[in-house]
Amino acid sequence: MSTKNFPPLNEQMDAIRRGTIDLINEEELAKKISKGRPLVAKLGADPSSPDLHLGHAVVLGKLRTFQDLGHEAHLIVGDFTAMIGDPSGRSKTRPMLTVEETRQNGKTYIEQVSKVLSNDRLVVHYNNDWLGRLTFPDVIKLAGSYTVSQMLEREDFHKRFNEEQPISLHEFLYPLAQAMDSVEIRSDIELGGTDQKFNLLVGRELQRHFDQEPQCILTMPLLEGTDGVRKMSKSYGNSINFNDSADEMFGKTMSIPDSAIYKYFLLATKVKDIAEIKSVLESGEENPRNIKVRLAQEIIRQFYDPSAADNALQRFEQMFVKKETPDDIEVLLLPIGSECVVVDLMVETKMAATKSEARRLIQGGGVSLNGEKVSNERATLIPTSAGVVLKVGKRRYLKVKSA
RNA sequence: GGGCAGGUACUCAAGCGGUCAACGAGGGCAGACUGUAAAUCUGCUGACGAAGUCUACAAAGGUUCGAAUCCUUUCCUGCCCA
Repeated sequence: MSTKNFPPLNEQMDAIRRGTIDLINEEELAKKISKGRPLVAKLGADPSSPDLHLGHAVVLGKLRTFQDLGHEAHLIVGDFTAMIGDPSGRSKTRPMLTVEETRQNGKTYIEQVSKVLSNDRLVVHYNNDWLGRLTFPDVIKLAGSYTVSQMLEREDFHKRFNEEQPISLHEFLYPLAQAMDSVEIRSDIELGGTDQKFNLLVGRELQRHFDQEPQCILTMPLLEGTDGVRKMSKSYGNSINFNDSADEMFGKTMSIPDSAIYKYFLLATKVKDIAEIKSVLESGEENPRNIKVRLAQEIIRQFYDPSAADNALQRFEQMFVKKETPDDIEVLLLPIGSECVVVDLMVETKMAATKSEARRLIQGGGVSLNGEKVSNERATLIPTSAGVVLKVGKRRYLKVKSA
């Protein structure tokens, strides 16, 4: 077992180092690798938001690298810690979840993770298994291993403290709980986003505290969301999700600002010629749109088969460049001779949340019937056998046919 | 336990007795433009309606012709003192 063949040390180090922000520290890691046994590479999964997105793919991809090098990927589903809610980078206390909710989320999490990780050398843990067993005296002892000012070293806590924002006591426990995970699985290296640096370092401390060899830590840059500014997050509504359709992935990728293109290539794809892409972008000799098209396709290829990427491009061209009506619109059948008010129809079919919103859309010129702008809020629609195409905004279509 | 400062729409943040469905910014949506669902510019952003009406400014009461604005109590947050 331990005689397993690993790639040469420097090759491993290069692969591990690529794209990282912090790697603490390299000598320690080299030493661990040199022992010739598979490393325990740890990644914590936060099941409080069950939908994975491209931001997660950055660090998951790195974990995959460890698998490919012959090491073990240990995924810790934080079903216990999700009850606390990681305060990292937050300016507010997060809502706490119940165990049931987090278990459920954990399941869907694993399904999605398998799109990036290999099933070989993958170990999945649920940290409620050990953290849930701690007694109150255990917790007090644990809390005693760290001080308030150590906690306040962390930037986000520090900031909230200075800005007189609330910090709940349990939030201090989060880094310690995560650190306990490292102790429990005897982690050799823990991966995370840069926002996790503090938590990862606490793991190191705590392992020392328990007389274990401290883990190395590796952080990856955070990927900005499609707005190009805030970090990608479901709750900001700027994420490209694992479960998005190829078309959605395409469209969302096209909506990132041009300035974010390079970073997306670097972190969200595995393309080799990133240096070239960078120089092309900087020279401005190519319309950024075209580079973005390639990016979108590269991203889609990681989740769907290659033809999906081409199809998505085609549909995008049709819909937005040529402004044609797509051919596969949802059809709504209504009885012959029925006449319905457009505003009501929009609400019923969820094309608008409320009647007021529907009216606003009409006033703003965002609604059309068979290509003709609707100008009257009280416009009605009579379904025909050929179908009337109702368009709301740029990409919401509905065909209304008489039954 | 005492003192002080706060709680306003998705977020931040004005308003401090009528002209407030509530300035401004961000976000979101839409329109124009464009070889981009980039950038830029413009409009909209409580609900229902024809005008207009109703529900909203932590919660509950109260003062007033009239309250987000004043008073009382309650809940929540921060700071200082103990």
